[in-house]
Amino acid sequence: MPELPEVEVVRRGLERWVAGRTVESVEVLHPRAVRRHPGGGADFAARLGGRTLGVPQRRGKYLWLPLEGRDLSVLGHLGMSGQLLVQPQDSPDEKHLRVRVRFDDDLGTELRFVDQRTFGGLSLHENTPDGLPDVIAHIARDPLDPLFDEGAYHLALRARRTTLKRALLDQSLISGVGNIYADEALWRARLHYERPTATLARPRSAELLGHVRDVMNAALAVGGTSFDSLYVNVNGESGYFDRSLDAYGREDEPCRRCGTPMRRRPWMNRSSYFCPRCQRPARVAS
DNA sequence: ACGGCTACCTGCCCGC
DNA sequence: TGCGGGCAGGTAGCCG
Repeated sequence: MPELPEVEVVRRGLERWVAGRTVESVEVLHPRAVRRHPGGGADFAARLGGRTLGVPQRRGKYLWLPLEGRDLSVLGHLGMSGQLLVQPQDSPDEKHLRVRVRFDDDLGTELRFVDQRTFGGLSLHENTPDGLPDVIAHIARDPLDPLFDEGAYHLALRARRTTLKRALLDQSLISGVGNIYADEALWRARLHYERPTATLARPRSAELLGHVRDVMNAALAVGGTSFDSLYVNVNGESGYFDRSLDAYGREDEPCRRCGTPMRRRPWMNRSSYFCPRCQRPARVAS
């Protein structure tokens, strides 16, 4: 399940292996993979052919490759199961190969978008004046972005009439946080997922944000070590998931702080994992 | 306007 | 063994 750290690992891999290369041809093998492209698969392939890819960018869980010399980008989202792979041209097609990009050079590799559940996809979009694909203008800066505005984030939390985890998953407030890192950051901050955002004083929101950054940087440190090979990793199985999670997936296992069995609660068609002792609901305001 | 809910999709895993 | 159902969940879009 790729969240920000996994997407950043992919971005680095793309920078290493495809930036600067010119597209020869594009093959769309599944229409759903380009459903966000306004013109459909044939148009996507036609417009990308012959273009040279610039340095890949990322905001939250979105990444995009600007096309050199034009205000146009290839936008990608991995969804739940998407992978961007740089593979030898002669290696067998993956079972869920959705898009293939061939290059006009003799490096012998091609870019492949592979996606089992087809929640992800690729598309072409005009850039806004600040170089962002127009369709993601509503996505907030992510917590690893140097220009992330912490003061504005705190004020937005105070203004919202919602709960903490919803706010963490709201990509228009802060981007890049998914279910896993939301639970991890809340556990680290000892905050209940249903605590009203408006009750959070500035030091507590700053602390929560610090934990979000810490858990993402820890995952990045682990996942970021494997991209320096031909295989542009990318399915999010960085290894971090198995070893370093304190909350996510740990139902009935002892809390690593206090030993109390962790709980799982159905929440918004998914699950929230938390320690019932460390992460108590806030006292009800009178 | 805004919060909140659900459809979209496939494979795995469990229970019967 | 096979099948059905639950579960995984990011995002857009819709509903109230």
